[in-house]
Amino acid sequence: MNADQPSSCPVKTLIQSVGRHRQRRKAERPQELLEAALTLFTEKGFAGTRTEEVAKLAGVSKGTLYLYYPSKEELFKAVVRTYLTAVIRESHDIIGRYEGHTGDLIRDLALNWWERVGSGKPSGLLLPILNEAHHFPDIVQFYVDEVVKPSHALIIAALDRGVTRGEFRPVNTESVVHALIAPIQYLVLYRHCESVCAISPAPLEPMTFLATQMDLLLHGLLKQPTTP
Amino acid sequence: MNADQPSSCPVKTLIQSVGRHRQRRKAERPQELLEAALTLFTEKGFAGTRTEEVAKLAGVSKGTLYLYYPSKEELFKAVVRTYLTAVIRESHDIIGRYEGHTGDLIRDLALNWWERVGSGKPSGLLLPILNEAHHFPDIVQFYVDEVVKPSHALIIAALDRGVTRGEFRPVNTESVVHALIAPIQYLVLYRHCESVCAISPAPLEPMTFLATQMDLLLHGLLKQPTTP
Amino acid sequence: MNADQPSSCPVKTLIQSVGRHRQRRKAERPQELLEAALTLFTEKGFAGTRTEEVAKLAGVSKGTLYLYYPSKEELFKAVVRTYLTAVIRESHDIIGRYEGHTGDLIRDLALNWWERVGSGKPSGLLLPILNEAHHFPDIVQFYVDEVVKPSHALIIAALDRGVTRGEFRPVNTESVVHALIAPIQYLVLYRHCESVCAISPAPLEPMTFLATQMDLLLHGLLKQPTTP
Amino acid sequence: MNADQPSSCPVKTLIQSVGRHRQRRKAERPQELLEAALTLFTEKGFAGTRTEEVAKLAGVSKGTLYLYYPSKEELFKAVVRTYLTAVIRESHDIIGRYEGHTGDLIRDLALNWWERVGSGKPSGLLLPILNEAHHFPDIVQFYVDEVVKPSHALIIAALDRGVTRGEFRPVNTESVVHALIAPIQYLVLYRHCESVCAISPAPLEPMTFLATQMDLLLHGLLKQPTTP
DNA sequence: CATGAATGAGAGTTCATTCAT
DNA sequence: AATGAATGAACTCTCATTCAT
Repeated sequence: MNADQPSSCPVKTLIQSVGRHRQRRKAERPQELLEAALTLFTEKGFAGTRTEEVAKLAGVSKGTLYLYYPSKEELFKAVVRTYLTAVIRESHDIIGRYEGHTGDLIRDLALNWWERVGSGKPSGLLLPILNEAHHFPDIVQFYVDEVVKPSHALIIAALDRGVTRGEFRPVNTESVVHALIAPIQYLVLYRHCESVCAISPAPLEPMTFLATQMDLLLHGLLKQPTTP
Repeated sequence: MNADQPSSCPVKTLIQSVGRHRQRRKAERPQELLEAALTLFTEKGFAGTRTEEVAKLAGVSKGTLYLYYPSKEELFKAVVRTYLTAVIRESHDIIGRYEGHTGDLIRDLALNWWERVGSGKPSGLLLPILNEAHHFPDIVQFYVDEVVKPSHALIIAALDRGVTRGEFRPVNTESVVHALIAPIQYLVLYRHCESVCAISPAPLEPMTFLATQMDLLLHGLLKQPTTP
Repeated sequence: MNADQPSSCPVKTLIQSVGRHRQRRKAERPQELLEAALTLFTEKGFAGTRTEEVAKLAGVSKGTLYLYYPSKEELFKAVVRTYLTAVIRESHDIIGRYEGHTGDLIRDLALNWWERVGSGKPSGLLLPILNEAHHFPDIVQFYVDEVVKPSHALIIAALDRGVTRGEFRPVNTESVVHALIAPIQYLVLYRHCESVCAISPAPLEPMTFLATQMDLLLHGLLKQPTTP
Repeated sequence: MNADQPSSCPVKTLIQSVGRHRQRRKAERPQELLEAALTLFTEKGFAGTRTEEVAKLAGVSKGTLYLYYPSKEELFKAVVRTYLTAVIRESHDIIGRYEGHTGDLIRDLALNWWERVGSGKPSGLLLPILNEAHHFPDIVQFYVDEVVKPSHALIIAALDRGVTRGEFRPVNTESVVHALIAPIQYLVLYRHCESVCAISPAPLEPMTFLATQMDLLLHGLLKQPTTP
């Protein structure tokens, strides 16, 4: 109702305010729309998000959204592809030459992943993907192919390194993978829920939790558990 | 509420049994509706479930559903309350006097919980609850109060027992609680997703996974790790 | 905001007025809807007709229409099928045993067809079918199979009778068929347009036109043109 | 209007021709738009044609269309007016001095009209005009005044010539006019529909049909039908 | 003049909810 | 109590039209 920018010339202000909507910014629009969509999809799920809301949050009209994405479903897919692909890229960057103990490698991987990926918005897509999976078989496939499988492969590689170097007991890596993913997924969902309502009295501190988790799990993996 | 005393006259009994049957059905309506709703909500989520479907699955008409539950939201709440209460009751039953090592106690608790609770339908409510959290703040509160907190308390008690008895290293039990819950939650979601699409090439076997998980975690908790 | 019905008992009036809509008449609905749709489709074409208009004309709400027909397109198809099938049935009934001259038979067929079929509403579907044909390839197919082909067959049979009995010159019946249909189609379109706006100064009188037309055409077909 | 004089200086000519070309294009824009619109309106009807398509087919942008025509409806009107005027002009050109038998005159008129007018695109406007009549009362009026009435007058004149010269029986010319128009209209619609779907197994050959038709009708008009 | 990104009223369709039977 | 026909608000998507560039 009230324009809160101190302006000297009212007429000019009016013109500018008219000009504020109806800006031509073709290059930026897709990104802005994807960001708005990411925010709302993670907050409200797929079905719970109205296309008009997305448009509004991106600062455009309903119709503009459809100029860039032909349907709500395609918008969702674009969000998933865009942000989860970025996640994968980041994860791959993290792996590299690592000199030290594999236990430290895995803990660092986990903590790094949380800081740079898990704590961000895109990880919030997990919930809608799982919950509305039946609507989007191809999205699920994409998620499996692009997120789940690479993550598994990455972790298995790290575990194998530990076993090969004699640092870990020989374990069923297939199962241990899930063991390592579980706390991360737990954290993702936990955080997402926390944003809606403070769930636990003593709020879970992600990094501490993750460190503790990894220590516990890795302690169980060690060939020669450290004796004081 | 119940009137199932055997009658003396056969004919009258038949008539009554027909009448009773209708009465019985009437009395069972809410349960049948809740069961149908549970099935559909866990399969398709809240938004993805149509009230007509619920009614149909329960073998009644659309209007009848509204005779028992004033709205879809209330139906959902009733489902959550009913089945989570059952879950809690079951969970409490599992806990008992235990003579042996706390490590075994916890593993048994987890496996038992999975067999009697986690693998059942009601645990599938987790996803819709989290996903629609913003629509149902009171449901979330209920979930926290009735499921999360008691579970935490139970696990903490078990952990304390282990520390007190000198079986476990003194650890930050608050954090370890989450560590133990994580794989369980992971399993719940995994199973729910599996029904939509087989995610991993070698499908995860719940009991084995849980046992492995617990072993890993408990191994890390032990004061004197078992040496073969 | 203001209730403008002069009523003695406000409450009773309200109840009655509420009761007036919301009548349950499942059996009659489809017919009422089809009739409303027929009227509007012939008047405004397919694209020009709004589903809500159809519903309103049928005295029901928008949603009710979708209880009986899953989409606007299916409604249109149902209209075409229903009313054109009736047309065909009627046409077939007209043909029968005929004792007299084939020229008279054909004129009688045409006049009868006009009176009982052509002058009615359903013939007005021709325009939307032709005009929006590309939207409805199957409707066109249906129209061809169920209306065009049988009509052709019928007329050809009559012509053959005339040739066989030596009343007509041997002619290319394939082409004469179109000759006989042309004035009928002309009349259908003409009438449809007339209903919108009075097209010609001296309005065309259908029956006279048809009789004249048939006389002209049949005169050309006669083996021995009647000499006065 | 035309400025195609050869210039003396080659370079200057090139520059001018580029400039002229742009000017030419500018001057031709309305025509190009009308042509594109004609094509699409006849193919897809009024409602089925999108303004953007028209612009694209004319090789300009959406906005440019609105520079020349203030709305889709006005564009349609312009198309109808432009091309029907052309039709009328062509039709008038066809009429001339004719020495022979009026029967031949009329057949020649019809065949000529088909070849030079009827078989062209503009005749395809008939269907959309009739179908959208309620949207465009003034267009219908225009159509009646500029196409229907002159055509009638022309044909009546020809018929009167035949009657006056004693070649035709004295007939109700008013009605015969429609008789002669009917097969032509039939052909126009038939052709338009044929482009969507081949309606009859043995496709109608326009010129043959028209000749046969005219022969039939004229045969019926002759005072002394030709006897072999 | 020309462009094409942006707009938003409007149309088709769904579905939770109501209520006459 | 039970039914299911009827309702209409809400939502997705389209496209004629506008206007900043």
